[in-house]
Amino acid sequence: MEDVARAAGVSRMTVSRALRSDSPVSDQTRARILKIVRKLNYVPDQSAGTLSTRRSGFAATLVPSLNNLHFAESVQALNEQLEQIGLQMVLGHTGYSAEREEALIESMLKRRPEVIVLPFDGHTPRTIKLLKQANVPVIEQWEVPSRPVGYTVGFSNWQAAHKMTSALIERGYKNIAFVGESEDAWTRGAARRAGFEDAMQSAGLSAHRMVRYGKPPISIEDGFHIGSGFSQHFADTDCIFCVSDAPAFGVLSALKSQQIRVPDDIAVVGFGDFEVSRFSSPTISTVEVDPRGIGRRTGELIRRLLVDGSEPASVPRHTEIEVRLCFRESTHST
Amino acid sequence: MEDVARAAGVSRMTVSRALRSDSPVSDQTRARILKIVRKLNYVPDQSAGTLSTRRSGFAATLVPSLNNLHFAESVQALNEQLEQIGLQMVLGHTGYSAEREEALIESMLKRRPEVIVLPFDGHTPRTIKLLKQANVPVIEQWEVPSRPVGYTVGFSNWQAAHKMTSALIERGYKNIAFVGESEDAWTRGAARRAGFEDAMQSAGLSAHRMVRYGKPPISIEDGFHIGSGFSQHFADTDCIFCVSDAPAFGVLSALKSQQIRVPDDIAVVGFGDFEVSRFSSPTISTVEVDPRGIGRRTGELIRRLLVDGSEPASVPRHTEIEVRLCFRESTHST
DNA sequence: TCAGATAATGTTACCGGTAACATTACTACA
DNA sequence: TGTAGTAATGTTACCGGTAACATTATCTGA
Repeated sequence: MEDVARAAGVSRMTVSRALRSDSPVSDQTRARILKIVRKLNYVPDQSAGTLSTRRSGFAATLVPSLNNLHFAESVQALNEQLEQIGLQMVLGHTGYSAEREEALIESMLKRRPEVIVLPFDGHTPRTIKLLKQANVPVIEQWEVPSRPVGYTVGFSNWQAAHKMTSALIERGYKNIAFVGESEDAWTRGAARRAGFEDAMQSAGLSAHRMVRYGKPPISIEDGFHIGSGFSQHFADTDCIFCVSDAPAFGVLSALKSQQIRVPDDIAVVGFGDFEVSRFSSPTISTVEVDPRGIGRRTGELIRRLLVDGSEPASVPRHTEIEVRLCFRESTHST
Repeated sequence: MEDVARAAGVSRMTVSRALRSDSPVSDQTRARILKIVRKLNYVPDQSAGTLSTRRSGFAATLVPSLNNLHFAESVQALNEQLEQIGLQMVLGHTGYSAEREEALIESMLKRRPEVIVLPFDGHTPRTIKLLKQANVPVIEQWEVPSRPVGYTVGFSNWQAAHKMTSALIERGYKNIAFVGESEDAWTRGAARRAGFEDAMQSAGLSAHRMVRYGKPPISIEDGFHIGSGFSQHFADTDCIFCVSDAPAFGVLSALKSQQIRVPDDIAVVGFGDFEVSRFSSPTISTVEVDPRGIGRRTGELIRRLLVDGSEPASVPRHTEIEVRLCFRESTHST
């Protein structure tokens, strides 16, 4: 910057101002400086700026995993918003582990992020402490925690699964099985499972048809495995409600290869509305969520908090993302 | 940090040393300092450190998009490696646009990344200039550019498509159609298309059966659309080679809904080995790539360059990622 | 017992920007 | 013509760490 200043015959400060659109510099001087900047290929050092302004320009973003298109899409939608605001995304993968989440947050806090975005799958006590001390907006996504740290953008997985289960019961299914993950403590998958169980119980039905297999995230392959052995487990099952579309697709494939007809012999239902569910045969009934919507709404929330400078109190603590039940060919029409 | 130093009765420098594992501090002093650090919830400010050490701890990472599981998985695999090295990932989406790529790189360079990882889909001249001036290792992924900027990790899409096309010809297919994207200039999709055309021509076959539809990234839906109108386009086609598995799955669904049998009436081939291709019915023949491998190998390369301090000359400029032809039910067995 | 080596800690300056305030140049108007 | 007000630019200090060198304490062996 010194070099640029010298070449332009001005002080460093004027160069600094010329590079920031909000500062008062004569058009003529600015043009001259920018020309020299380009000629010298000068690239300002943001960490110096950060140190001085105390604005890092970072958004710390955590996801459980990117091998699920839903998370990937919400990350992308968020990143598109962040870019417009002038924030950069530092990304970390928790791998569905609360301990990794804690470690990631700790290392990200050294970057002094201006906002922290993370999924809610349960946090360690220390994570919660760190988040509170960070003194920046915290946005929990996907699930609505019973006791949120800051803002939330998402929906109740319990409620969504409850709603789907009730709808299935209404359609005449009674012996509904649930396919979930084996180690799902605190995860959204567990919330869905609880929603299923509660809905069954309040309808006076038994929720004992419960298959739990595979660590989060449960895959198509896990679903295939489960589907292959299903008739042995619960021969009288009339509907299989899967914790996500991935295993639903796997279950479906396995059933088809056993000549079990869907939905005539048994119905299959997923959760999440992955793209394959619309194109498998039969197409899969599911709970439709909007991952890009979650990313986008999170971005809009950040804009209100950081750019528009809205009173924190005037910004809604919770942004509800609508989910829709989506009945397709893998269930009977009524 | 001042506070910690005062509380521990030492100088700031000693606190700094205590927090860095490589420095000589007596165990006793370090233990005392760390205890105080925890008590005061002191979190060091990395931008100050960066300014002083000239090491940002950043890896600038670009992807075309995350709505393709392949990129998402390679990003995740890379991130896992980076974490071990102690680097943090700043992520940007080019959206398959060379202009956006340029803008992203420009803004990321302000962070003084220690390495730049990006896909090769063609760069603007200015991007190339910026990358060279950055004076840090540049790693281009996925495609092998004819004139790489720095290191490369990937494979030749031209070659892979050429190989698959030749294999299809060998299996007796003659009237092979190619399904690609409409605006694919400089992209990997274009390289695959060229590989197809060249293989057809060297076998003395015509490559005129060419459908180009949808902007990158082409989707299942685009494939469905193409498949729905296919018989009108090229009625005598015996095999449809799709630029990726997504449209292949869509094409397959569309053909099935028209009672066109695969592979008896027509064969369908994809590229990429997405998970659905293994579970669709019929399963889809494809070119198998290893996205996690690309991420992992990139991470290993970075480790050699930045951590092990290998002579840049001793590190291979190119890391070849093997691709495999994978024949499944959507093509005849021979 | 003491020079010389080594380990532990302290001091000073600097990394590269920007905030805050000071100064100068220029304009408008009584 | 003088003065107030504003726009443009300069000066100084500081953000919070660490590099580099200086100093002090501790240990070793002749």
